Amino acid sequence: MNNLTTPPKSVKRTKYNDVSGRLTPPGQRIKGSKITSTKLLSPDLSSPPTTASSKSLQKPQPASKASSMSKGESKGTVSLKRNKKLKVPQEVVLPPPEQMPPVIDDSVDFTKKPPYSYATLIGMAILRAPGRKLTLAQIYHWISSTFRYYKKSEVGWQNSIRHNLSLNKAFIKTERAKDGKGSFWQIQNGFEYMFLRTKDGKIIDLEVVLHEPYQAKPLESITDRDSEDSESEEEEDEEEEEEEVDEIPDEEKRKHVTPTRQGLNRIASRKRRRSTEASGNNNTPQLFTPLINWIPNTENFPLPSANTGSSNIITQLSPPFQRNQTPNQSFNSSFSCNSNFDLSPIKSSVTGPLLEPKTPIATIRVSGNNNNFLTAAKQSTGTATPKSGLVRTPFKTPNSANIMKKIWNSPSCLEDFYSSPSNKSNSSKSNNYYYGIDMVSLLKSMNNPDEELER
DNA sequence: AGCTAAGTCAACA
DNA sequence: TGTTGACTTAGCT
Ligand SMILES: [Mg+2]
Repeated sequence: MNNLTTPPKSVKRTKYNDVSGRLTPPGQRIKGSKITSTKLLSPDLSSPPTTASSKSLQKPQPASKASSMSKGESKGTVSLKRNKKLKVPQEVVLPPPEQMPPVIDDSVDFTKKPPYSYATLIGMAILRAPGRKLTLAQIYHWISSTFRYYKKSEVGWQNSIRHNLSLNKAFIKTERAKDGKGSFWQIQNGFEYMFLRTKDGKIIDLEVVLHEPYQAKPLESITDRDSEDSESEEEEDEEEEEEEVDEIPDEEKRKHVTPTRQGLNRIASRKRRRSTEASGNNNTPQLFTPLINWIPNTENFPLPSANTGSSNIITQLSPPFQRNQTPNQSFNSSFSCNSNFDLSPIKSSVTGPLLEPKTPIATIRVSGNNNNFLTAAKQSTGTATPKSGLVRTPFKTPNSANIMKKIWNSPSCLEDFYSSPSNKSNSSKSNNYYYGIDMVSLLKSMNNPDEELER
């Protein structure tokens, strides 16, 4: 009789048996995630219609429960099959919400949908919220204020968000919000990891991310292995399948996380070589990484409230801003690279007082034959006009106990426009502009967070 | 060809 | 604001 009374729903449930709602963005697959598990998540999680039952959701139940559930149809087989797909809670150590890695809307084209699934968007928002809980309206707000693509005025994606909150068992309603309007949404304990994603949809290892001083991308490209660059290695770096980068043991990687001038210069050389090969002529200039003079400045760069011990990185995301739109700004060099070394302290010694790039830029010496500087030295000065559009840029501070505190900027959003300011007597150009960004006003606005950044 | 994650539209409470 | 279903799409095996 159980067979007969098994509601159609219980059959359909099999298609919702994945608690995660699979957060992989379209077109992306998770590969090599270490977090996959073959354990069963109780089918109790699968779609109880009431809040009460979803509250009972806790840890995965033994598989035996599952078979009782699917008793009607194909018994053991079904539950086994489910076993394979279900994701299981993982204990992850999360930093406090405000120290989560920043989520950056760095797409050039903001009519293009960001590469995150709705579930991931919701999860990212909640993980960064005080108390790790948000109301629906707050979720809308986070998403629309983080990604230019999502407009408050459009209802389609908001419908999808609601749909997702309901459907995805990792999102649970908790207490009623004060403001009357709905409840807080939280992430079911143990499922936070599902929402720690890179843009590629890969699950992030927070341990690594939070300790990546520069969030510099080309880890593999700038290790010292590179120095013996044979020509054969040519094709396997950068945008290739990174299936092969593996060989560097984790320890090793960590060690090389901080880009060295050498490493970066090697990248520059490679780019030059390629450019030369591509263009046929060999007048491509050699570029060098910048050496920046650092001076203390606590006025423009107050330290975030000292936050003990661990060597996490505090990240502030700048408000959305536009690059200086002055057409035809002069530049001394043009160098596009995936790494974020521009304003980073390149120097190998990282100790010192609170440091920052000598405000701003005026003293960055550019040009000349001195290899210590980003000298597009041999390259003629040119002009360029920054692209329009809002961007944000992260400002990161190592939260370490020692005095190596610095603030630097990793302007990954600037990859489409790299130019250094001319230090020529081109008086019409302001020194404040670095890579098309008015650093002074940007930083000021960060320190005066009074202005609302709605959209 | 079937399966699954994910997105869209929409009824309805 | 929240739940649910029908339907679609894309990638994988
Ligand atoms: Mg839910």
